[in-house]
Amino acid sequence: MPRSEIDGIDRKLLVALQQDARLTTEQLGRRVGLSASPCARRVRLLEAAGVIKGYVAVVDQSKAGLPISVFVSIKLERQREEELDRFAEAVARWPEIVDCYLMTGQRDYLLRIVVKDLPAYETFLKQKLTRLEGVASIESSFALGQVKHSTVLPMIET
Amino acid sequence: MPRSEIDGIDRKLLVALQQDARLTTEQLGRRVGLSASPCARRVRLLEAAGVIKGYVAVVDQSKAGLPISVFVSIKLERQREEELDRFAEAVARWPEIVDCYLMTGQRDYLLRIVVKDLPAYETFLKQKLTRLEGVASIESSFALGQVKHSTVLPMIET
DNA sequence: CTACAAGATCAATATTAGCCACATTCCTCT
DNA sequence: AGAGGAATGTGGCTAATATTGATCTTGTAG
Repeated sequence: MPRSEIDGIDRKLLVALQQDARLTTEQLGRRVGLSASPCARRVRLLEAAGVIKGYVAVVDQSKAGLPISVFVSIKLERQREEELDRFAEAVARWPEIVDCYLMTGQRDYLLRIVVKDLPAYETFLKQKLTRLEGVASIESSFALGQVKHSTVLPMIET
Repeated sequence: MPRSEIDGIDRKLLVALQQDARLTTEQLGRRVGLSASPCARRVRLLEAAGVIKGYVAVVDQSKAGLPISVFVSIKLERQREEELDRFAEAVARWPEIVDCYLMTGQRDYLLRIVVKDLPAYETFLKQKLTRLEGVASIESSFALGQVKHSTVLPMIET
């Protein structure tokens, strides 16, 4: 039967491509111990299966003039369907919100906001976040620096 | 003199490449209103300046078998040089730590850990994090789901 | 032993990047 | 207004690479 789960070679492929998506199929093959053509086939299968969602450029936050990351945890007044949907819609719409997680515990959401400076954050807060209905509380924590920002998921072999 | 700062076209380029790095220079040019050759030149300049740090594949966390994100905030006993260095070294070494920020406020670091399930997180905690010297306290918050995970920085035109 | 899945190898084709040269446009400074 | 410089537009050429398809080999499970 045709293989369908992710094996060790696939994991190596994913690690390599998460580090550098510009490798040629030949270089890729060498890294994972395959020749170019089966290697290309596996990559295409991973793309088709949606394991690889796409290929993107990684931009330096500071050099792009956006050095500030702010973490914001948010509590909603109610967790009704309508509330959650409206919140999710706003999150998707606002580009300053780079990451958003639904959390366990006292706080409902954890966001990471990227801005060029603190005044920009203040504007974002005042004009967008605080105007959202259904938000009970907002708590901001500022990042002084990025110690690590990995593009590679921990694909441990088992 | 040769241009050196990022202008509106560069911003458009960066946005496009952060969405899809596989666009040909021609398609890219069409998006930003340039023909292929100056477009390619600008991209090369952005790469050389380090604004574009690289190109990577984006992998679906769940489909790759790593559905769990845990946020961990950490407080060190002291913030001496030596302590910070050791911590940074460990963070860089452990692939489960995907993101790490140095924070203001009561907590020193905020980490995002990616694992395949809760037992794996427990193992990570017991065998790695809690064994690090100089760590005063660890506080874990679990993510129930990813609402947004953007690869595009908010390049607002000004 | 057979069947099948996956890999290796090879060939043919087409797309694309990377260069380079040259003309043109746009902007700024004097 | 005029000069100079920076950046773009166009075209042409070459080399690298992806893509596809065919054929053969290998390892393995039934």
